[in-house]
Amino acid sequence: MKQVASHKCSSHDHTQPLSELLQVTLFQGCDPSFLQKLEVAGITHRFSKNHVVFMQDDLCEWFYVIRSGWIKLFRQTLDGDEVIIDILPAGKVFGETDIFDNRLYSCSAEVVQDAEVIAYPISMLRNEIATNQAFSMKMLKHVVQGQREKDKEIEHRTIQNAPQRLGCFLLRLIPAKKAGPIMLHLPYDKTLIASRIGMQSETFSRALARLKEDLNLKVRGSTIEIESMDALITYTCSACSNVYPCED
Amino acid sequence: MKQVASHKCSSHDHTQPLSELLQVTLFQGCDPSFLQKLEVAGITHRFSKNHVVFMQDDLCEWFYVIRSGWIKLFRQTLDGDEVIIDILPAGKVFGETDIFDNRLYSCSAEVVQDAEVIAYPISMLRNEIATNQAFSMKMLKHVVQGQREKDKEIEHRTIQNAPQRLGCFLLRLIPAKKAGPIMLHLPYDKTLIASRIGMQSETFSRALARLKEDLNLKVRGSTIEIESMDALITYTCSACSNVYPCED
DNA sequence: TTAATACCTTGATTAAAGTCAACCGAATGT
DNA sequence: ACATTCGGTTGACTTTAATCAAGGTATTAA
Repeated sequence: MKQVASHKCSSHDHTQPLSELLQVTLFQGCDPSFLQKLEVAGITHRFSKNHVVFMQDDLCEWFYVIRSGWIKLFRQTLDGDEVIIDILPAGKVFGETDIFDNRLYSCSAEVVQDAEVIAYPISMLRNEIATNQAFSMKMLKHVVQGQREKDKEIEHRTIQNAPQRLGCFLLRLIPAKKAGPIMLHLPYDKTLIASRIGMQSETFSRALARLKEDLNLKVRGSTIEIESMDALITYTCSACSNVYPCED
Repeated sequence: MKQVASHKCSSHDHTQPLSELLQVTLFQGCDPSFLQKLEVAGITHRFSKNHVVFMQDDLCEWFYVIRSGWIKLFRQTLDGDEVIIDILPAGKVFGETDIFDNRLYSCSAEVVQDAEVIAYPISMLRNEIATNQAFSMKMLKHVVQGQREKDKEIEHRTIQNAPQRLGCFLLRLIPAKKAGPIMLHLPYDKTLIASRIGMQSETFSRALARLKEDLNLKVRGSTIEIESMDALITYTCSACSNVYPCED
């Protein structure tokens, strides 16, 4: 059994967020007056780690854009375990797809790395979808895109083994293909990465050790140096139906 | 390595399909003139097992409604294995979400049980989405629904073991909760069911044997008798975040 | 009818990941 | 400074499912 702790949250202010909305693909090229309205209504929150933004089955009144930090979306099983739906970085939206059904959030959202998020009224999103043809289309595309990601996720979990899934995770931390050695920093706890990619933390530990061995990875705490990206790509992506870089 | 065989297909005629469209949730309550137009343009195909309806990366010109039979959606990995995206029964649509990007199908579709499918021009769907606010909303809801299914799928694969996944599959073959013993028929090959629920066929076989043992299931070929649905529900759904019946 | 094939099952073995337990080190609190 | 907690690692062991191999059964083809 695990309890969901509602943690300290800090100042929520009305300082205008310099159109963080434009960081989000969904809102790029939108009707300026719509964005304007959203921005005015947007409320910035600073939440520290472990804060619960909303709970599954709460009434969905806001959707959120992540300005910084990381947000975990998850569901709880009957016996109190949790299943991770996704862990989202800055620039992603969440809570935006719960506009149907009973307008209840379909999962819970929790801060896993101190975050700044902007809350916008979901009613405005719903309204824009219902009245603006072009935006409705954008939203549809956005959701379809999300579907594809889920398909990919299912594939990864069925055909990749633990070290490959970890390698794949690392690759997705790197924005573009680079030549030569790369330094990167794990964005949140290893334990959490483990469950994000569907394995126990012990297995994660051993998978990382395996990559160290096989690919000459250097690890110091949460800092990782990748000697050859090509080697890593070959190692992880060979059995997959997607070609690197698999997120477009 | 596995080859995708393009098999015999039979007569495609223009006999009107008695609005099979209304069998599909997406089209229920739609503008009658839109449905009318679709129906006129719809082409019924009868395909036998193994026929490939379309291939991943083909230009997406049609979407399909399944009148009878079963259709497998899958992607191929670089080394020729296949990953199953979904296996769809009568009453489901497929190919309807590939209206974006390069308008290419994101996966291949193959008949796994002799099927009758109706093909409709995707352009008409795209057009309706682009011009009919209400339908666009329906489509969005449809896709969001699909997302939720994927989330469920990921959850099942991570928290359920082989016998539980099989039990869950069986439960989903039964439309509603019934009291007393139930007879059901596996809709397609066991080997295929195995890969649909993410396991090898040997594991499937043993999982079924396990259910026979633990739940007093009776199996004769592809006919299965479930003694107690409640027992099966308890067996499979206890670790899950969804409550039975999990598809709404 | 017999042969061939596809599909399924079973047993033996191996590989992979989960579990349990001990321990380490860094950060935190008293 | 100390104890405590948390996150992470490692080792030993167990469980689960994959793999390999042999048969079995039923359908189809010759």
